[in-house]
Amino acid sequence: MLPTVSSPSTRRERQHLATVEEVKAVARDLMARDGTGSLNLRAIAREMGMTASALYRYFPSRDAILTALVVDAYDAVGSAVEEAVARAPVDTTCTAILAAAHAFRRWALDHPQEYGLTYGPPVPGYEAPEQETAAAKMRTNIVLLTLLKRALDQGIVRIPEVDIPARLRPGLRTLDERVPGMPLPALAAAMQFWMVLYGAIAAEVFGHMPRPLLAQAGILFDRTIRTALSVMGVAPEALTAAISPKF
Amino acid sequence: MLPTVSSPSTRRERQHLATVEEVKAVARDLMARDGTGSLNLRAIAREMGMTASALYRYFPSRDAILTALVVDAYDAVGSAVEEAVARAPVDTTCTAILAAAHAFRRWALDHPQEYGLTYGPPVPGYEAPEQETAAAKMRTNIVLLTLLKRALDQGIVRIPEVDIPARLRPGLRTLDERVPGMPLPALAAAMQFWMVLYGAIAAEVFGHMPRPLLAQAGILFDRTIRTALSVMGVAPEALTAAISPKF
DNA sequence: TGTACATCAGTGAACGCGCGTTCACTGATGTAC
DNA sequence: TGTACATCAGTGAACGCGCGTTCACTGATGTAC
Repeated sequence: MLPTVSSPSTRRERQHLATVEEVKAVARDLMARDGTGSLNLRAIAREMGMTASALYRYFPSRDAILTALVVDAYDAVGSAVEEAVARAPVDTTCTAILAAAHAFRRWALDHPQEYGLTYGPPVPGYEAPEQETAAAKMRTNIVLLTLLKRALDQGIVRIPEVDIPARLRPGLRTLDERVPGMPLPALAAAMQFWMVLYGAIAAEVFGHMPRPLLAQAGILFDRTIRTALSVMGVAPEALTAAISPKF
Repeated sequence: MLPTVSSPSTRRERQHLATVEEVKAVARDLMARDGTGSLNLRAIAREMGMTASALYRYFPSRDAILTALVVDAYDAVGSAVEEAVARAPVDTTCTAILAAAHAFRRWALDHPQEYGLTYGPPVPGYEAPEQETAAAKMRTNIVLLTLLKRALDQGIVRIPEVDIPARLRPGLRTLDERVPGMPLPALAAAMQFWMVLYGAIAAEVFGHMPRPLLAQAGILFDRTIRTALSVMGVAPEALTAAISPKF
C-alpha cells in the first residue's frame, strides 16, 4: 500500500527486502501445504536452503513472521475485494456488492490457511498485535461499508428507520468512523450482513456444510447473499438485474 | 447417549470407564485454559498425577483422545439444543427455533475451545474420522431440521415454491434423509439459515466482530436470527409473539 | 583505479525444552479353587 | 475362609525427534579514501 518511509535506495537494502518477501512467500507455501500448525522457522529455512538462525537477520522471532503473514493476508483480501469493486460498474443494481462478496469468498477458498489465520479462531499461543494488524483488517470492512453507503445514497438499499436498542447504539456508532453519515439502522443491518457473509464463507472453507453440497456451495453462496440484500430492502428488479461474477 | 453394548458390570470396568472420563474432563479443562494447541498427553498426565505412559491404558494414542473430545463436544451441543427445544412450548410461534439457536450460541460461548475443535477450521495434523464423529455431529442438525419441518407443518414458516437449480437438487436431497418429506425450497432455505446461524455464532466466538459490539452480541444475534426467520416467511405477528431466552 | 575497512549474510554447533511412544518392571486388585 | 494365580494400573527410564533461540565465526559485498 503505502510506500515505506525510507526509500530502499541501496542495493543491499533492496536485496534484504526481497529476502524478507521470500521468507513470507515460502511460509505461505508451507502453510498451504501442511497447514497453519506446522509453520516453523526450521522448515522455512530448510525450504530456502538456509540455516534457521539465518532467518534472524530478517525477523526478530517466529511470532514476527506470523504477524507479517497476518497483515499480508488482510491486505490481500482487502486488495482482492477493492479490485473487484473497482471493476464493477457504478450502476443502480447490486452488482458491485455481489462482486465484493464473491471476491471475498474466492480469496478465502484460494487461500484457506491464510483465511484461517485471519478469520478463524485465535491461533493458540499467539496473539496478533492489534496495533499492527488493525489497519489491514479494516480495509475489507471499509469497502463493504462504503458500498452500503453508496447503495443507500443511490436508493438501491432502503432500510426502514426501526428503533435500535439503546445498548447497541454506542457500539454501532464506532462502525462509521471511517464511513461517516450512516443512520443507526443501516449500521445494524451492516452488522447482520457481515454475519451472513462471514458464515457463508467460513462454513464452506472450514468444511461445515454437508459434503454433497460443498461442490455447489457457490450457488448457495450467491443465493444467500442475494437473500441478505433483499432483506436490506433491495427491490426485486434491482436484484434480478444485478450480475454475479462467475463462481 | 446410547448405553454401551456390554454393560460394565465389574468394579474394574467401572473404574476404568471413570478414569477414561477423567482423562477427557482434564483434557477439556486444559483446552479451556491453554487453548486447543497445547493439548498434549504429558500435560494431561501431569494434571492427573500420573505418568504419560499410563494414559496408554485408556487411549491408544493422542489422536484417539482428540477424537473422543470431538465426539463429546458434538454430543454436548446436541444435548444442549435438544433440551432447550424440549423446554420450549409447541406453540404457533418461533419460540422453539429461537430457543435452539440461543442454546447453540450459549454452548459455543461457554466452550469456545470445544467449539473451535468442532466448528472451527480442521485441526492441523489431525483429521477427525468421519465414521466416529458423523452421528454426533448430525444431532444438532437433525433438531434444527425437525423444528423447521414442524414449523412448515404448522404453517408458521411458509417457503414459496421457487425453482431450485438442477445442480443443487441432489445435494439438498441428501439433507432430508433423517427428516424426510421436506420440499426442495425448504431445504435450500434450511441451508441458508444454517449459514446465518453459523456465521452469527462463529463471528462472535472467534472474535471477528468489532470489539465495542462484542458485549452486545446477544442482541445482534437475536435480531439476526429473527431476520432469518422472517426471510423464511414467518409472519410478523408470529415473530413478535415469539420469546427469546435471556442472553 | 586500487586498496583498506566496515557492514552485512549466512554457517554450524550448541542450549534447553517438550513432545508421543515403547518397554520391561513392580504392586495392587480381583478371581478361582 | 484362605491361598495361588492371572489381570490390570501405573512407574520410570529411554528412544528419537523437532522446535526456537543464542553465539562466535567466516566470507562476501559494498564503501571511503
